[in-house]
Amino acid sequence: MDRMKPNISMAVIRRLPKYYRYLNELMEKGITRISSKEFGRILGFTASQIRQDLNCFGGFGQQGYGYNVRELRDEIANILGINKTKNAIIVGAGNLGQAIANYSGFRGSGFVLKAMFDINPRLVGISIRDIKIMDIDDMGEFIKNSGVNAGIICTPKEGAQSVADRLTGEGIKAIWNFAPTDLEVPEDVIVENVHLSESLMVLAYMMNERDRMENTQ
Amino acid sequence: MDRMKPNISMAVIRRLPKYYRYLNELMEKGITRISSKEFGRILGFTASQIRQDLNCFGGFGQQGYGYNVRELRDEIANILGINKTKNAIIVGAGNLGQAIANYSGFRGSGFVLKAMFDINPRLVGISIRDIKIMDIDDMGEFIKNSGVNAGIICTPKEGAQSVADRLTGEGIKAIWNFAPTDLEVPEDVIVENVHLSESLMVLAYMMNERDRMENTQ
DNA sequence: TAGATTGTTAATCGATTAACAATC
DNA sequence: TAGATTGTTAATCGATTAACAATC
Repeated sequence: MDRMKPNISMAVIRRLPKYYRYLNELMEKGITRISSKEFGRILGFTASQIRQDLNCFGGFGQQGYGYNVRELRDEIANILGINKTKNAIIVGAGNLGQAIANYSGFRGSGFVLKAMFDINPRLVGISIRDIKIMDIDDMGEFIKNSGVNAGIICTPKEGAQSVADRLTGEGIKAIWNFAPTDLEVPEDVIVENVHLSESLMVLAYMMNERDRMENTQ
Repeated sequence: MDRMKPNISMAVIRRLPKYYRYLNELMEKGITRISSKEFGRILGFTASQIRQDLNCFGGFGQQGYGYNVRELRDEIANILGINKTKNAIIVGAGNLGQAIANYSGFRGSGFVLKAMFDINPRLVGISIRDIKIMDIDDMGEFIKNSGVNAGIICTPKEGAQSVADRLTGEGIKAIWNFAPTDLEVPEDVIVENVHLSESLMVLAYMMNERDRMENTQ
């Protein structure tokens, strides 16, 4: 009987990859131990926040010593599930889909790209990095036979919801969504959005805001 | 003498693009007015939050009526600075850089892509959508002559900091960063990060977490 | 006018920071 | 042992939600 963790907030979870990245950098520099104080200085967080965050998952440190860099790195990798292989497919093999297919960060997160799908007959048959682009009508069968765990939606917004429906209809329970729309999915399906246009608008806001400040003062 | 706005939190600012997107959808459907209650239902927010957010910038509604969709859309566009043209360049013309060059969302946020730069001589000279890829050593002069407002970093992480240094050295004050690293820039420079690997790790965590839940119960 | 809905203040909730006993 | 630093509780801060008078 597992001790039930109280729900961990998304704020904490979204900091974990950053911890992981900096721990890897420390390892590359040959640093083997780190205190929350020093780690906080590097990350721009308070030591308190780091200790609070880590203690959501367990006591990984040692009083008077700090944290062992490699151990903590491995613990976080484990929490994130980075070491578990997850098979993914890309739907939408246009510019963005192809760029994502070339994206080298997959294996670092435990994802393996298995196939790409598109409706455009001109794209079907082409290969990107040994990954064949297939017709979207063959997607259902492929998912059944190949143990796919996640779908990556790189279609325009118009097609995104119907792709999501097809993916979830085939039993896919995790979606990485690049289409600029909010998908409606069954409640047991996880959607992680990358909304580029929203990111760009926030940049526009901040540029605009700085100009306003300068003109006011 | 402008009444000074109290600092508006990033939480509010990051919701504005979503408001904007849904207001556009309402317009496309021919809906001309909306109450905070109904708008909240559509967005999945509370009516209270929407009214609080909007009142950071001004009273755009009318008691007993709600909000005029077009007016509110235009107000938010103005707050975001979407209607002001901003010239951008991409640095790093590999797969991701080329995909971003093909990205159709620029104009929707007021950005115009002016040029791309790379160190790879094989890429220099090629055009992507009428945008020529130039040698990075010509970047400084281009920035001086062409009124560039923002740099988009699409290099591997190793080159990102030195690119950021060159951009800020040339007077660029806004960076859209796709490299998986945290850039160090002067304090008057704005950086908006798109950390794909962090997004993917969060997806991995959530998939992992759901599996853990299922196996526990 | 009566009903609807805002703008805004107050209450609640959650996340961050500070403090400190425990302990390596 | 003495110094350092954790894990954890308490205090603070900020963001969200509720409530309601103002008013269209």
